[in-house]
Amino acid sequence: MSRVNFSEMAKNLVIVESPAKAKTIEGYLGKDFLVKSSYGHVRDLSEKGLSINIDNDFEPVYEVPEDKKKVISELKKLAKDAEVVWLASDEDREGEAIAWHLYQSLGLDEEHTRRIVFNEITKNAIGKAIEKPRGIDYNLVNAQQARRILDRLVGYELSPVLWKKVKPSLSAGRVQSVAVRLIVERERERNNFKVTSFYKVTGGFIPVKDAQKKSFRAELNHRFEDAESAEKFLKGCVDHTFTVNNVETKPGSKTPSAPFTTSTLQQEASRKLGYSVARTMQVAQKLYESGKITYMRTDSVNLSEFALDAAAKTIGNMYGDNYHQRRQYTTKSKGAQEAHECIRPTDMNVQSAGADNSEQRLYELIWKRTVASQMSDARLEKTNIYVSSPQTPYQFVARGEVIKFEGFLKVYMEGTDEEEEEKDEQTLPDVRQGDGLNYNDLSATQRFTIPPSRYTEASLVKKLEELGIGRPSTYAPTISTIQKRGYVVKEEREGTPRSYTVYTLKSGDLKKETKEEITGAEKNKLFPTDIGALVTDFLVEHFGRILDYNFTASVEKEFDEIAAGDLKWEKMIRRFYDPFHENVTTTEKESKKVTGKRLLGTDPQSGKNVYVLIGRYGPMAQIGEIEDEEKPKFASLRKTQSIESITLEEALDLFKLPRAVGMFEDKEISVGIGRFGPYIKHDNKFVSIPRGEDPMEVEEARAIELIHAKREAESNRIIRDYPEQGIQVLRGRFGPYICKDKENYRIPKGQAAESLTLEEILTIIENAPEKKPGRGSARKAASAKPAAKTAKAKTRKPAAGKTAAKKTTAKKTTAKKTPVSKKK
DNA sequence: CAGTGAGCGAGCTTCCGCTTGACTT
Repeated sequence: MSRVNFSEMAKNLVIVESPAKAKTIEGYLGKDFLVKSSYGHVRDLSEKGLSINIDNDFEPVYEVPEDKKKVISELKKLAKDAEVVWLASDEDREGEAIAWHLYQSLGLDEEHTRRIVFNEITKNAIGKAIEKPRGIDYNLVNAQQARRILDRLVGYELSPVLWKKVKPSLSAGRVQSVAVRLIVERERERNNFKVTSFYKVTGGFIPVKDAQKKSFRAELNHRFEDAESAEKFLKGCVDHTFTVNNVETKPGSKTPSAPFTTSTLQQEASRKLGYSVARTMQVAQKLYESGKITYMRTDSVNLSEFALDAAAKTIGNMYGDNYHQRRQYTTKSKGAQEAHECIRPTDMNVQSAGADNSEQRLYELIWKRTVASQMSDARLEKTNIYVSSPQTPYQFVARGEVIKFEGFLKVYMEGTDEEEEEKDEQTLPDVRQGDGLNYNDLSATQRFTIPPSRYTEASLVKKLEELGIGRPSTYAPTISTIQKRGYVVKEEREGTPRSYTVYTLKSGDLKKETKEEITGAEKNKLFPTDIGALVTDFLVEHFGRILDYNFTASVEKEFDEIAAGDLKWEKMIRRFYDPFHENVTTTEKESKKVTGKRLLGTDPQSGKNVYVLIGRYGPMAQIGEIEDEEKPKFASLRKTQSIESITLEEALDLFKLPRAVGMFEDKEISVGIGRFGPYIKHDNKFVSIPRGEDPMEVEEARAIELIHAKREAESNRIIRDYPEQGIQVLRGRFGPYICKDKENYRIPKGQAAESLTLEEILTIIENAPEKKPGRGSARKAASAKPAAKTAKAKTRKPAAGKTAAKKTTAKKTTAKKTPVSKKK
């Protein structure tokens, strides 16, 4: 790639990864430059099959995916007309590979191609980059190919093992399987955690000299293991003489957190705004597209010179120069590739931006975090008062904190994941060593040890980042994948009441109280499913290396060696693949199908064994043996139960449903639990039992009540009824619609459902767009007859809008149907 | 809103990382 004479240049094509970036850069470069986007990767391994030629040094089979064909053909056209094509994708491994794939699939040549990089989008930086073009770094490209091929080998060889040994359609991969493992192991840690209780003693003290002064609270520096010793201690305190033993004052300071990366933004938005990681990314994308913030998928905490200067100005203007402190942060997370800046406002002066409330809230968070990161430390004064009495070896300690200078705290304070212990923000009285104190009250409260918390989406991302697993662009999709596969569920759980004891000593009286609190309530936490646990155990047993938390880190090291030119990628992959593949083969041959079957005990009624296991339709309980002459009885587990922790009693309870509860209109009423929760069955019709009602408690009268309510709702649902034609106009979740022979039809906009005539209805049905086949059948057709695919694409074109809409509908329906039995 | 094993048959499922739309039933 030779230098080019600028004055002779007719036209330049610059290709970056993102269209929003392209727009900005075009503004900086002037009219001789056309800036376009590749929309990320333009070529990938073919989705069908492994697409890696194992015997030919792992030669990859690349293709341009369907949705990128248009991008490529357009870029190709523009490249043809351009004198020079500037490949300006990101400076990291993936970016280099994008440049190379572009070079290949656009059919570029060295003479007319330049590779440039810049990690700051300013006129200056881009100008400099253009002056210093380089060639494609093939070592870096090879490191990416190794990464890509390894992931494909792992994913596409491991997943089929799961299809055979556990369940079809499951998946495994370097990232997702470890994410699931983290959640499974955390749940087990919690299950094995022994909650113990202890007594925490606190006292309210009043200085003797100055009884007007408010009391302050101090905590004893000793916790009692049992009620007896706590009680004994308090009793003893009745005639203690308390004095101030020591007053300690020391200065302290707090430092602001680094500006946002993808991972920290996801965590803070989750803690402070309650956004899921997917929502955070969607909202951030909007802010990025409208030019309000820098790129939102980054692992860098770096701020550009421009941003540092802008922050200095803003802080000076708003709070005064003494609030400003220039800080340059360095990234410490494993595997960071530093292709971008941190996530920050593009204009520091803009305090509020965004098209709607959720954008505004996220923007404000980003603004505050960025500005605070360039502000001075907060200065504090920490005071401890130690209270003692000659009658006890223990001391009470009161802690107070006074802010002497707010610094960055004026703007922003990072949230925490820990359940907040109520922090008493008290101002301590001015006391001296030796001052006498009276106690107002002393109390010993029973507290409990807390097991490690379950992961939220955001705290899982944090953990993955710490382990160097996954990238900013994949955190959100990974979390969605492991939920889609049914390995993990995000759920709320109701807490359970727990009683605790409080002893209080006041005016010489010792009182014992039993109080109640709710414990174990969870919101938006990740729980492993039985399948998740089963698959994890299976993979850990047979493929421990890949499930190891350090696997990614160790292969990353080798990718770095490849990037440095010290290791051949084919050699690295060969070294990994041969033993791995051998392992796959023997596992397929030797291991048995896994069901997680567990013997719980015996059924007292029949004396038969009670098992739990994973069946075709998920976790279930079984009484008796398959081989028995009398077939075993089966019952599905409830959503909140797991084969790992269910007890014999709970399992036996499952067989109490469905139960007969009485008669109504000469037909039997029964109560059961189905796919959609508890129901009442009567005359082959089903009525849901409202949330919170126990199906074991529903009796005949209540059941009849619910049946009436359902009938009432039913009759309101029907707007029109033409039984002869089998046509009904119904009120549904999404508004009125027409139903004929179990097929639903939309009512066109502008027609009122109430006033439709039968004729009008029949026209609507006739003109309804033909239903597109679902995803599964479409693929089948395409693979059987390759011609069918192109034909379909052709017919779709004229009516692009409508047919496209219909297609998604069909897709969704199939997706929902998948878990249901095919027999139906 | 059932069923729940295992066997037969064919074809299907699946990875990670880069990017944005095109869908709102």
